[in-house]
Amino acid sequence: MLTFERHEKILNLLEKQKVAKLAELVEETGASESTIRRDLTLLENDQKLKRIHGGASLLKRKVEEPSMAEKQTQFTNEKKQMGKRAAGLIQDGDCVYIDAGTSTQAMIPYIGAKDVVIVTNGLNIIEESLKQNFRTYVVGGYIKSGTRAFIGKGAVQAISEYRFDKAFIGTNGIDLDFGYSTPDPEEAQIKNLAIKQSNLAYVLADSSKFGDVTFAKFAELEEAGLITTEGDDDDFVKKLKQAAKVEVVKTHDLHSDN
Amino acid sequence: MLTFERHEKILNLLEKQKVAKLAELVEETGASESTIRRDLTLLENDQKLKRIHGGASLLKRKVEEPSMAEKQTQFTNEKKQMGKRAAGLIQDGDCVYIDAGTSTQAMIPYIGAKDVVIVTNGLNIIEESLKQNFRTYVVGGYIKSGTRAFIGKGAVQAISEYRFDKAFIGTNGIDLDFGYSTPDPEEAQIKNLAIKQSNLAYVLADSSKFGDVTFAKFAELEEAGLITTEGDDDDFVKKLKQAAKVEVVKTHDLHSDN
DNA sequence: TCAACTTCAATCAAAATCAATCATAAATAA
DNA sequence: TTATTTATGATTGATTTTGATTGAAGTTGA
Repeated sequence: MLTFERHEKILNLLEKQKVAKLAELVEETGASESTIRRDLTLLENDQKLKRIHGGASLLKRKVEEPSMAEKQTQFTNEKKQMGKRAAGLIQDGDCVYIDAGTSTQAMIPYIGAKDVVIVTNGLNIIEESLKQNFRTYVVGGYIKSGTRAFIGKGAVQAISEYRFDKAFIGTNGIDLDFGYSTPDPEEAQIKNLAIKQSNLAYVLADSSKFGDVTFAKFAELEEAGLITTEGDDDDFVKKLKQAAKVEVVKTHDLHSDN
Repeated sequence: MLTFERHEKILNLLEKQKVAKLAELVEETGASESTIRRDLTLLENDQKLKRIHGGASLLKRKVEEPSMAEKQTQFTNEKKQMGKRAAGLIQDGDCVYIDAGTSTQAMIPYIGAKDVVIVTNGLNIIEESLKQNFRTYVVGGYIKSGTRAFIGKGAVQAISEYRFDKAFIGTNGIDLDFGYSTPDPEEAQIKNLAIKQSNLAYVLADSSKFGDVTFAKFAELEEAGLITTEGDDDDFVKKLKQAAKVEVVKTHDLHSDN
């Protein structure tokens, strides 16, 4: 059997039953234990599965990343509220990093501070920032077509040469145990680095992200302040505040007009 | 059996079963192993399939009509002609640098080569390149609000770490003595560096730039090929060709329909 | 903790597959 | 016709994949 076919088979089996023991895979494919082990190592490197002692497990890949076009529609009220709150944290002369994404994009029109320098890895952020005539720096790198974010070596290197007063980061998942996570490991690397390079860091997460775990963790809960809305899941927010040293910045005091 | 027939047969089999072992193909076609190997190499070069150890596999085809992007551009006829001519110089697998600007933007819809990697410092180029699903890298840096080009230290550093097969550069002035020039010294620096880092370099200049001298020179005439139109200033083009070792790529042989 | 057991990574030799070469046969040109 | 190019199949040695073996590392249960 061809290597390629065997890999397909392994992934299919995992698709069905979430975890598979090594013996099962040997049985299923007819290949030897050594071969399966090698396959698992390869597939793990390709982010196709996760190895566990005794076999392999499916990556908890949060379905598909919603495409930019879908997200772009228009900002929800929640996003606008978060945006206002986040923008209010920026002071005159601040140098801020703004992560790619719609949540972070929503904050830009509300930035009132003067002489703000904006650094970003998001194509959408650039547009918005230029509209507002901010001094705008962009990290380089490879453009991911889905989220239109700059990722890769170029981006990493660029960010590592900056220091920010504040960083505003988007997220796909926020979980009491697993912290902040996003589906793409390369994006996670960028987010993580931006937080490290920043004096203060804030994650913007609307209530739909509560309790979600996606593939790649980029920060522990206590590494960044959380800007969110109370929403229906106020209970989760309470737990968050108990569980960690998270500074939860709520938006209940803001009006939803704009 | 004819070579062509054999190739058809191979592709048909792959169409049906996604992967095929070498032995299967030998069986199916009656040709020798060597011949099939050669076929596979050829077909892979033609992007018709993907070779894998032990045989070949289908590659998922992504055919998108470039005509759409073509239609809704509002470029002048001259720019379109130059764009076609420039795009035709790009070959499969090339890594090309495309300068910020509308002249260079106009060439992107006409790029027909496969597996092209595009590196750019232009916001407008990014958009166009993503539409065409090219692998797109962007140099970082400060965004100049006027031309929407990335300039400054970040951009310089990023470019200096790349090597290009071909570079396509826009210009504001082209003069027999002063060479190619542009008003912004920082943009000039970028253009100059991109040319130096590239195996082949082409400047795109429509006839309105003939004889113009602007503030910052970025290259001598002979440092890059010139892609232009004959236009009204054909006389100038003749002088250009006499005066320097400029390779003038004209577009008079192209039709202006599309 | 210990010992019994399982799973693991590293290594090696055999098998399969590969690219490169060469000589022959067919097709094409002179 | 003869020369030249092209396609083919066989052969060779190199590379890749594979399965067995080994000792190390991890797991379990008392």
